[in-house]
This record gives sequence, structure tokens and C-alpha cells, in this order.
Amino acid sequence: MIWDMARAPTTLDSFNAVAEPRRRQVLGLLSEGELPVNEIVDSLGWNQPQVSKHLGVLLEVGLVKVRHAGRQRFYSLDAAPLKEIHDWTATFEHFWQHQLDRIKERAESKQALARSRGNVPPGGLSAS
Amino acid sequence: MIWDMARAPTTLDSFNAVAEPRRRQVLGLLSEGELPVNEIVDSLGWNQPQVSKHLGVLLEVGLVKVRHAGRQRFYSLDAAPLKEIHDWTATFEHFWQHQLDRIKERAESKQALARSRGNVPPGGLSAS
DNA sequence: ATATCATATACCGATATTGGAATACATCCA
DNA sequence: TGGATGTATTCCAATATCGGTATATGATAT
Repeated sequence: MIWDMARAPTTLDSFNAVAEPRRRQVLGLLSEGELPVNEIVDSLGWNQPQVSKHLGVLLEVGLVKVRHAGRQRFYSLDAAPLKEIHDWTATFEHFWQHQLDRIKERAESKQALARSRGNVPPGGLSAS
Repeated sequence: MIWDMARAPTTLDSFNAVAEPRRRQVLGLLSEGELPVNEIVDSLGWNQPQVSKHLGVLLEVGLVKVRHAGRQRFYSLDAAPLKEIHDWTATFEHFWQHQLDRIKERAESKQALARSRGNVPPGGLSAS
């Protein structure tokens, strides 16, 4: 029998690449501008090989670009692939909005009930 | 030496849960409404244990809810956790927008150049 | 009680990831 | 040429995944 891959490689797409919290941290850092590996290492306080490896994954899925300059390598953000994730989640946007609405409605009706019973007003502190 | 987890479990958060394409498919299907496992199996054409396992992961990260009804289990979408992903990607939204702008500008300037040389107009077919 | 239907769980093999340490590679400088 | 600096790659152990098959649990009906 032929065995499939256990789990999609992190380099398959941005969904997988970005599932790793550390990689999200790197992207956040790079959103402030291009940085050489060394500064990422200092900024995040990880060891250098780990930084390089995470950058490698991000590079492979196209979330970062590299610019070689002497013995330094400047990495910069390329957020375009994140759009796919953004678009996909946007598909569900109205669900959580409706849910928040329902939660808010419930909270408000509860407060209204409390008010009608002579309790504290919404958002107010008890008399002091 | 103590060894850390190799890779974050899929049940750690919605980022990891949703990295798996199959799980995204399930969520898409459930966005049309509550469904019993059996119908998900039929709809997607996977075998039943696999469907149950994916639902288990989604359940654990709070992306679906279950309603027990006799021997059936109705799963429904709970998209709220996707908001975190949406919000995170939104952080980068202006990056890809700028990039698209730049691409568009480049394309337009190229077309303008072509027009000035007497080539076909933008979006138009050649004279026929 | 027993058979049937709906779903969950356990087991297995293959895979590939993660962090850490050591090392290779590549570039610059003296 | 040789040393120092910046970065990538290799090796390792532990872990958890995914799909498939078989089996267990749970509820209903006869």
C-alpha cells in the first residue's frame, strides 16, 4: 500500500507556513522593514540557525524576499500570499458578526432586565 | 535534555486546525447549515472515521459545535475563532494592496507606452 | 436480547516537523 | 593566505500528524 504524507509540509502554502507562531512573529517584525538575519536574531533572541530555518520556510512559500548584500542577507516582507488566508476567513465574516450581535443582544436584554429591577445602570459602578 | 514538541498540535489553535485543507472543506460545507456526520461523509466522499477525526479537531479548537440527537450527531459551524486569523492577516492588508497598486501602475504605464506606439488599446481586441 | 444503524476510537506505517549543536559555506579584512 | 564574520545546512531525538482498517461505543428497532 502507498502511504500518503502524514501532514502537509509547512512549505506547501501560507496556511501551513503561518500556522507556526514563531513564523508569525518573524513576519510581524519584518512588517517594520527589511532586516538582516543578524538583527532578527538579536530582536527575537532565538539562535541563528532557527531563525534561518524559519526564514527558509517563509521564503519557500513566498512570504519573504531576500536581498544579498555582501555577506549579509536582508529579508523583507511579501505579504501577498496572506491575501488568500484573509479572503478565505472573510467568507465567514458574517457568521462571527451575527454571533457577536447575538451575544450583544443577550447582554443588553439582560441589562435591560436588571435596570427594570432597579439594579445598577449599564457600564456604571455601584453607588459609592 | 528535554525535547520540545516537534510541531504544534493541530488542536493548539485555529491557525493550526485550519492549515489542513480538508478541515477547511468541512467548514465550508457546514457554512450552509448544521449537518449529521453521515451527510458530511456522503457529501465529501471520504470514509467515516476520517470525517469524525477532522470534526474532532475542529471541535477541540471550537470551530464547530455538536448537537446530540438520538444516535446522530449534528455538527454546526462556530466561526468565531476564525476572527483571530482574519484580524491577524488584516494587519498586513495594506502591504498587498500597495503591491497590487504597484503592479497595476506598472501594467498601466506599460499599456500607455504601447498605446503611444500605436498598439492595441487597453482591454480591447485588435481590429477585426 | 439481538440485530442494525450512527459515530468514535485505537492501532499501524510513513512522514516531516521542531529545536539544538556542530559544521559547512561564503564573504570580507588584515 | 589566514582569520573573522554572517548565514545556511546537516544531523539528531522526540513528537504528532494523516489515512486506512478494524473495532468499540451508543442508540434504536424488532
